[in-house]
Parts: sequence; structure tokens; C-alpha cells
Amino acid sequence: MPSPRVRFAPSPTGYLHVGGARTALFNWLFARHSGGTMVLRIEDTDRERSTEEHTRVILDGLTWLGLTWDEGPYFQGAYAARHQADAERLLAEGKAYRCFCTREELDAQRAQAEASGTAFRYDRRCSRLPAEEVQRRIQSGAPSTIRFIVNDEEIAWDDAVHGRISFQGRDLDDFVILRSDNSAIYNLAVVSDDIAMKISHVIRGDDHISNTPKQIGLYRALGYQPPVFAHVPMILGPDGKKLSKRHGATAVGDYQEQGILPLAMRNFLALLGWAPGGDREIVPEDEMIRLFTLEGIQKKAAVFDVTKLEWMNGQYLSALPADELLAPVRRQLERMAVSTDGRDLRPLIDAVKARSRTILHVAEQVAVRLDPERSTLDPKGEALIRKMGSAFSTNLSLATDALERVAPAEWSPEAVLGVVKGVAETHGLKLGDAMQPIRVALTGSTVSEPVNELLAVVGRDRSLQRLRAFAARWDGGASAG
RNA sequence: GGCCCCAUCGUCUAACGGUUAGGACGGGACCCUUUCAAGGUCCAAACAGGGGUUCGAUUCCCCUUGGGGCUACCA
Repeated sequence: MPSPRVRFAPSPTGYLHVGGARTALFNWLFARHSGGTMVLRIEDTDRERSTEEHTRVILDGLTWLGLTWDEGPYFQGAYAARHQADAERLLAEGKAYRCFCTREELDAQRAQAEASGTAFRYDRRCSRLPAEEVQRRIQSGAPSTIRFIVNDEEIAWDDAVHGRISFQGRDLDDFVILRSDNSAIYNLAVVSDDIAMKISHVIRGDDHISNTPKQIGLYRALGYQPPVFAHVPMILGPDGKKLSKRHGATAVGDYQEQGILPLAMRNFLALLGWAPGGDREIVPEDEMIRLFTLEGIQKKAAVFDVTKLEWMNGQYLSALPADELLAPVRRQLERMAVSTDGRDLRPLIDAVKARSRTILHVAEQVAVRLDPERSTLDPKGEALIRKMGSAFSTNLSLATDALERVAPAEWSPEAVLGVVKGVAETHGLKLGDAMQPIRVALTGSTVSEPVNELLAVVGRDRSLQRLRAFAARWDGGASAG
């Protein structure tokens, strides 16, 4: 068996959406698993809506996800001549005919059909035009399209994910394959290109199922064997509707922006509609490739759960060494206009990554450790201050006084821990009542790495300065603020 | 409306005729840490309904219901 050839064929009329990204991922996994070839084809035949900007964003998105292609990108627009030739060949062979119906006439027929409650099908009136009449109209300059003749017979195929799917020709109508400006309609362009590019497996979204019988008709009329079709389920929003802009972030770039790691995104997407079997959740690339099969793809549409994506991202974040997080965190800090003063960020990243779900979150926390003045008081921090009342600033001052006596050279997690413990003992405080105010003062939050490590990573001078200022601000309890 | 696809916890899924229907996210409880997380343990949570087939159906078939997609000189 020759090695499979697959393609990912986005149209550059929008950004790379998560649904498209997952289709690309499945194509890629299939190609890598089977030792096949992945072709990238940009379907830019909709001139009105296609832009170079979109093309670039789609390519960037695929690259970001690590979905490398072996051929292309090819641009469908370059093959207009072949598309037209294929249409004219079908015309010459009597498998298609010229249609002179105008858009207005067709709209009227459609409206009429709807009014009478019947399904609209093109009534083939132009197929009955005598040859001389067709010639006369062409001569007179009347615009025309080319329609493909759909025979009244069953068109079925064995879908690699759905099994057998069958349509009746009579339910389809003679669809247009070539516009009056001689440009090809999607269904023709795709088939013509897939034939030319020797595509053996068409892996695409479920929403193309109803196009498939038309395309199979075209393959046969053109004299070629249809490829294997695999229709992968849609990705839905939390409300169960097709994922769209109104659901918020749907473009791959949005998640990149939000600090999701490409490996996490790819892992998450792979598990949407496919499972490696067993209880696996975090699946490394080589395993994913080894285990992937079209038969393993789910038939049911899947809801995109951002919370689980973020959990998964957190898993990758915790597992990755600070070295590998350095670049994206730096980039984010730059965006936030945070100066790093040439400091080695790795210890700071290590301090916070286990408690973070996104790069954004890591960067924010790193920024706070670089300069506690950047911290903002979160609701839990505020609640703690309120709950402790005047004890908050009292305990904070007590701890600060003691910490001040630690020499700069001695400032370490161990030393600092000993000091705070000492304060708690001397004044009969629970350790938490001494620790938590420090945490809130330094981070604005009740969640962070162990407080002694936090103090160490922030540094002596910055810590003491911030602690003093914070104690003063909340002197006398929450009423002060 | 017509055609097509789909149906296991709220969500992602495992199960390929015989299981106390498993795991993960999220939720709850507890443990651990003389601090918060993280981590660990446990709990609640599903086979849409009805007919068949079968010794036996979540699993195979049919119907109903529900959801989704398509129905352009868009892709």
C-alpha cells in the first residue's frame, strides 16, 4: 500500500480556530503515525474574504502547535485554470450543463418553494435548453454557470470514523461547479486539487458530510477513485452550539495570548474526540503518534472546556524546567513593561510555576516577586486582613522587627523561617498568624510558595521595605482602609 | 420543512454482550505541611425513553425523543 497523503486545507477567511487546529492535528497525527505525507493547501478561492494576513496567522498557529507539514503551502487560487478545464471537460462529456438562471430567478424559486413548504431543488430547466439556444445565449453575452448533473442513485461511502453513510441522489440537486466568472465552486476546486495532489485520506470536519456525496459524484465523473473520508466531530461551545466568536476565545492565537503552552494546547485538543485508551491524560508526542488511529476518533461532538485546558496547562507548567519557561515568561514580562534588572528569573519561575495555570499567571507572580509594589490585594487577602483586625499589622510589625535583625548575608529561607517561628513562639502566636500577614503583604494574596521561600526570593531589602509600608497602611486594622 | 450525523456522570472520555459502569476536569470532605498552595485519600455524579435479538444488553437492530450539521454563483 502506498504511503498515505493527507491535507489540511483551511480557507484564509478568518483566524485559525480551535476546530480547524484539531482537524490539522488529526491529519498530522495520522500522517506521522502512518509514515505519510501532510500537505498544506490554502483555499483562497473566496477572493472577497480571503486575506494574506489570515494566511499568515494560520501558518503561525500551525507552527506554534508544532504541526509541521511536508508539502506546501499550496494556494488553491493558482489552480484556477485546471478547475475550469475540469468543469469544461464535464460539460463536454455531457456530465454537466450550462445554466443561465440569474441569482434573482433562483432566489425567487427558492422563496416560492419555501412558501409552499416544499424542499427547493433546482428544476433543471436549463438542462433542457436546445444546443442552439445555449449557443445563442452565449453569443449574446448572457452570463452562465456550469451545473453538475447528479444522477438519481445511491451515493454511499465507508467513513473511517462513522462507518457507512449513504445519500440518495434525488435529495441533492444539480449543483453549480463553475461560477459565471469561470472560477470554481468549493466542491469542484477541492476535488480537482485532491486528485491532482493525490490525496488518499480526506480528514475534515463533520460539517462536510453533506458535501461528500457531491464530491464523490465529481470524482467518479472525472474518472477517479474517491479517497478515504474521515469526518471528525465538531467542537461545541459550553452551550452545545457550534463554537463561535460569541463563546469568547476560539482562535488558537487567543490561547497563545493567554499564556497557554503549545504542547498543552495540542494535548488538550487531541483528547477532544480521541482517546489513547486507558486512563491517560497527559500524552507525550511520540505516544500520541504511536497510538493514533482514525477508528479511535469519537463520533460525538465535544464541548470545549477551557477549565480543563487550563488544568492541563498547569500540568505542563509544573513539569517543565524553568529554563524552558524562560523565553515565554520574558516575552510576557516585556509586554507588561516589567523591568527584570538583569536578574536570573529561573528561581522566581521555579517558585511560582507549580501554582500557576498559564504563562500569564507565572509572569504576573514573577513580577510581584521582582517588585512587591506591583501586587494587588485579592478578595481573600482582603478578607484575611479584615478577619485579623488590628492583629494584622501588629503581627506584621513584630515579624518585620525580627526579620530586620537578620544580616543581609544571612538572608535565606532557613534563617528567615527560624526568625518567624521565634516571633510566633515568643508572642504566643500560631505560626499561620505570623506567616499569613507576610504573604498578603508581599503578594496581595493568600496563595503562594512557602512564606520563607517567598521572603528569600523577594530579597531582604525589598521585603522589609514592603512589610513596613504595608503594616503602616493597615495600622489599626481593616477600618484604616 | 427536507436530507444527513450523533446520544455513558455538568464536561472530556474508558468499556469493543457478562464490570460494584473505570479515569480525568470541575464540586465537596479529609490528610499532609506548627503557614497558603501543590500533592495524596475519599465522596457525590452517567448508560435519554420504548420495543426487539440474545441465556444475558451501555454494547447489536428498530422506533421515539433530544441535540447538531448541511440545505449559496461561501468555504
